[in-house]
Amino acid sequence: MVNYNRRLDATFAALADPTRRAILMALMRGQSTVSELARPHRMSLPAVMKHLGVLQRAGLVSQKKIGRSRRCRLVARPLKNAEAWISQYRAFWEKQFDSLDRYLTESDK
Amino acid sequence: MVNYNRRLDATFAALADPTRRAILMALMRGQSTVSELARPHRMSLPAVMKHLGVLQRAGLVSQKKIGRSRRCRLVARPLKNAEAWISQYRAFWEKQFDSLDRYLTESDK
DNA sequence: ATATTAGTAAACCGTATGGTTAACTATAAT
DNA sequence: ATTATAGTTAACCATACGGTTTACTAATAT
Repeated sequence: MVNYNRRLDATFAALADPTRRAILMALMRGQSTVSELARPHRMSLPAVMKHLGVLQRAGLVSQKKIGRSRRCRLVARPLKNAEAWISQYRAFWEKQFDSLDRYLTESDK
Repeated sequence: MVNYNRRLDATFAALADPTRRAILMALMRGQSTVSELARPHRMSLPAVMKHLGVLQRAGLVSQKKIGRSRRCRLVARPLKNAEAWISQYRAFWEKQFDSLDRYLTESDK
């Protein structure tokens, strides 16, 4: 019954952390190295590296070692898939924003 | 720097589990009770209840007790917010699907 | 009144998550 | 050759997650 989609699991799990979302935001403004990505965060470098590992395993970040530093870039494809999954519900949330349904929702309380 | 958004955390975390996504799918087809939702899943009722608790705390499901059973319904608003967050990257993934960028991505390997 | 059904609560378990510090490797700069 | 920089690895810790079983309450049906 459950339609296993590990990739979607990994994508949503990766997005569930504010540090990781901030890293993706930073990467949207261009490629970065690990320490550039770490700088704004009040946590150790290894902690940031773990977040990068999660993002990489989710396929949201690709890395290439260049000399002693490491260039990270955003890979947006999994985001497209996540958005496609959520969009299945668009008709639903649009419906739920009309006043009749707001009334029905209130009746839950 | 990190823009804390606990609601988004909770939404994405809730979506990161296949059982919970299946429950939302079931609820898209209409309201259900706890045991109706549990039936297709090969796990105990308390396990399903925990998933429902996660969905409820994320604001994705509302419940109303009716007699001895409990009616669950989908609340789509958090999905709209999640989709809005992801959509920030749409320009990015559309850009990344043209062939030049596919070439650049390959150069990561 | 009793038995069944629907749901809840509590205790427990193994594993994952999100962080730390300390020690290390590899490259670059002086 | 030495030092500094960029990143990595390992060990550890507390808490959360996803499941279990067992025992319970509350409502309904007979």
